[in-house]
Amino acid sequence: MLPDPVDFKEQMAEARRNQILMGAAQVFSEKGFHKSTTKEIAKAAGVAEGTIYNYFDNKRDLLLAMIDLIGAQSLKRLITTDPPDDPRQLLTNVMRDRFQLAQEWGPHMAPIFAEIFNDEELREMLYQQVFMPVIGHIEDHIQQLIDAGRLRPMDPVIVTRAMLGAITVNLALKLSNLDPRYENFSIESVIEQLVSLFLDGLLVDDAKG
Amino acid sequence: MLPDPVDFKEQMAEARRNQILMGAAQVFSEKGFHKSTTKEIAKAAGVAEGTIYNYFDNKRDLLLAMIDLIGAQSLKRLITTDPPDDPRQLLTNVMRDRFQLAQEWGPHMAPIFAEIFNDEELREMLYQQVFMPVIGHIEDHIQQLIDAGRLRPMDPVIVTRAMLGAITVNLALKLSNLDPRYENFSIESVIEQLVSLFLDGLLVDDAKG
Amino acid sequence: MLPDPVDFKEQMAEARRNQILMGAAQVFSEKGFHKSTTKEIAKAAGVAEGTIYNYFDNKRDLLLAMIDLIGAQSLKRLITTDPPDDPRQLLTNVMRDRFQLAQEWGPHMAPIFAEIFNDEELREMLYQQVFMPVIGHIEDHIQQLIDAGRLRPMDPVIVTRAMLGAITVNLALKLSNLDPRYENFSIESVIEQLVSLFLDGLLVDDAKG
Amino acid sequence: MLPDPVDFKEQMAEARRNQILMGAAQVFSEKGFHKSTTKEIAKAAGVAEGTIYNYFDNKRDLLLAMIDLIGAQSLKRLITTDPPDDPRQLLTNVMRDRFQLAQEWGPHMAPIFAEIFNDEELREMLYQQVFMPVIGHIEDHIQQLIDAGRLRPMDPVIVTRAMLGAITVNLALKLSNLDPRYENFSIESVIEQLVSLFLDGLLVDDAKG
DNA sequence: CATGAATGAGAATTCATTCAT
DNA sequence: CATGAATGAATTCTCATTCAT
Repeated sequence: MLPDPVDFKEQMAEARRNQILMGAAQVFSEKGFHKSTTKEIAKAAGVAEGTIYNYFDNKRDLLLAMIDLIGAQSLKRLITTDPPDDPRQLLTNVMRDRFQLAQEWGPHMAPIFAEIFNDEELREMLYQQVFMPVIGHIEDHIQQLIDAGRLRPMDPVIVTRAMLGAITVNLALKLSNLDPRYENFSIESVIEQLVSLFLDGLLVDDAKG
Repeated sequence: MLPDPVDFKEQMAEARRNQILMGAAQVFSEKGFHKSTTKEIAKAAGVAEGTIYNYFDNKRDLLLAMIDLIGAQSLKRLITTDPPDDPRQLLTNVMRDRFQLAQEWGPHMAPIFAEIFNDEELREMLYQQVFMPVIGHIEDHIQQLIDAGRLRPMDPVIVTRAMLGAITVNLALKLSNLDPRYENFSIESVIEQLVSLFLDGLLVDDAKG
Repeated sequence: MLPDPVDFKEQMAEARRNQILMGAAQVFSEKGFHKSTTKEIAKAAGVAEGTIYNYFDNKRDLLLAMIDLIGAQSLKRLITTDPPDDPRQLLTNVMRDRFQLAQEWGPHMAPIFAEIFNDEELREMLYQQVFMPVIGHIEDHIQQLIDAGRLRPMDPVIVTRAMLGAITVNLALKLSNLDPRYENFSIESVIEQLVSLFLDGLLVDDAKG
Repeated sequence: MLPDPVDFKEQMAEARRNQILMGAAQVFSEKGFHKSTTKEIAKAAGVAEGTIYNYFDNKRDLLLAMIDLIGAQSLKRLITTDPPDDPRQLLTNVMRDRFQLAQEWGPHMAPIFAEIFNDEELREMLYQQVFMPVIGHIEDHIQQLIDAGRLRPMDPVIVTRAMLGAITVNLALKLSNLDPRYENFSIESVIEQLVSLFLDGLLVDDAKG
């Protein structure tokens, strides 16, 4: 059977689109969005400058497309994760996963993060397409554990955002060179501390209840 | 006695510098760093474009100076806060303070935050001059409470960063319109939940120990 | 007898050429020459962009070809018009015809007119291939009427150009919305006035001779 | 007395604006609007490219400003012309004046004429700011002569547009090389013929009335 | 020091044209 | 011949920075 020429074309187009997107991701993560020129992106992607515009409306569109891509990636990964029964295990898994995701995608996320402060639409997109899908799952798991009486009745929305923030900041400091003290911590020990912090709290036991 | 002409001059210069900085802060917070033009900044500050360059090397320098300014401000505020003995009170105070600081300075911080993803020097400056002074205090307080046996022995570095992240993300969502569910939470209730989360942990009491 | 394959091919080519030309004419008249893209022309003509270049050297060539086409059309129309004996009838006919031609072809001529100010070759082509054939006939008729003693001995070249200009400007104003006073004039009344103007002149009768 | 620095600045600005406008006029008339680049205009005006944009919003704005300029010029000229009593003298004067104006300004008008086919706003501007002021005067004179019984009662609107068209086409052909027969006519003879045509009409005298 | 006009490097985007399939 | 993706030269416009007054 002959290959379907339409399918072939579509696949070529998809491939070319990704090729450009990868070039953009690379240049963006190296120099940030504003300092990246379309000329550089084209070069990094191995296409002519004009070709970019056969697949994307404008430079900003590349950023939006990157969000879609990252959203799809992080969602795909999360769906396969099945929730363990033990809260400690759940949190540990989640944090490990976030750390890994961040290590892989962090460089690509940085230029996006930078722009969310300037671009409302981007901000909403990122929240809806990347954050919510990822965090929604965890929200659900936590709610289930609360319903099962294994966790205290707290608002999962606030709790998950707190966890996200806690992980992100610690992670950023661990992966950057901003604070030399982080060199003493292994990723695993940071995770362990965070899990303990969120599950057991700071208070000594006999101060509770 | 006649006023010292040197001092006078210096004070004038200082005033002019601040005048420009305020103009820049205003325009930056309205339009972000990249979309702000020096012409707009000059207009907002009530000076000519060229005058900016008598006090600052370049546009980016304005951002660096803003960090100094904000660092000084938030430090000044923190120093006057004396640490309560009760951990719950301490955390509540800290969070209330952070929330207030964020509401006041958030708009001025946004354009800076945006740039830290692209600018290593800025990143370090922000961390050293704004984050560290502010967070260092809390670190100390927590360490003291741990030493006093009132808090469990955890690493204050990780804990404070976790708290900072938790507050920041919840705050950002509370102050933005990204997640409609935050409309149901008052700021006080968010603070209360976060304090409880960090002190008591998520686990039900009989699961601990 | 089998159809001649060469003729068939030629006819196909001719048809395709016209198809493209019609697409170009449509897009040009809607958006003008410079704002029309070859992509749009291709779409309007129902062919691929590349196909245009199998029949025309470049975009400008489409404009030249349109002149040929319009020249042929307006010539074809004129030839069938036989000259009446009465000067008043002749002029009325000519003007009616010009008005009709303009209404029909005006939109297609506009983008060409625009370019004649920039493009010498186009200018000459238009004059030779469209104006001269059309106006030459009228020149001849007027010369005949002069020779017959029915019109005063004037230079038909100047007279016909004067008439052409007079008609064109009045027509353009009648068909556009530039001058609201033209709404009061019917096309027929404009023609009538122009005919009277050119035949009888402005002077009152007893001032003549 | 010291020169007023405000006035001085304003005059400098005015001069610079004109300098740029002259550069634009020159380049536009040589290459047409679309083929003229801002780089060339800047060079012709003896300024940097960016300087153009300190005085004009965009390239098209240069064209609009040229219309203002030409409008002012041709109006200034017309106002000083006082209407002679004799119709023949009036028309002759008007035509001579138009011919001269065209010879002087024609090259600068060509790129504008070209654009009126693409640009509605330009079209209206040209009609209101250049045509109407100039032609309105002639309209008035003709109306006065009609009221005085020296010209036949015809609509001055149609008549003046007819005259304008007649002059323009003949002039364009006289000044260009499109029709070699125009080399035989002197400008004066063309004017004479046109005046006679419009005043006396084409008909032989005994065919009138 | 203040001014703001002048500068010109630089950047995003468009589009006529080519050419491999 | 038809196609349309790829090309990259060309263009308008912006804006941080300089410097003569």
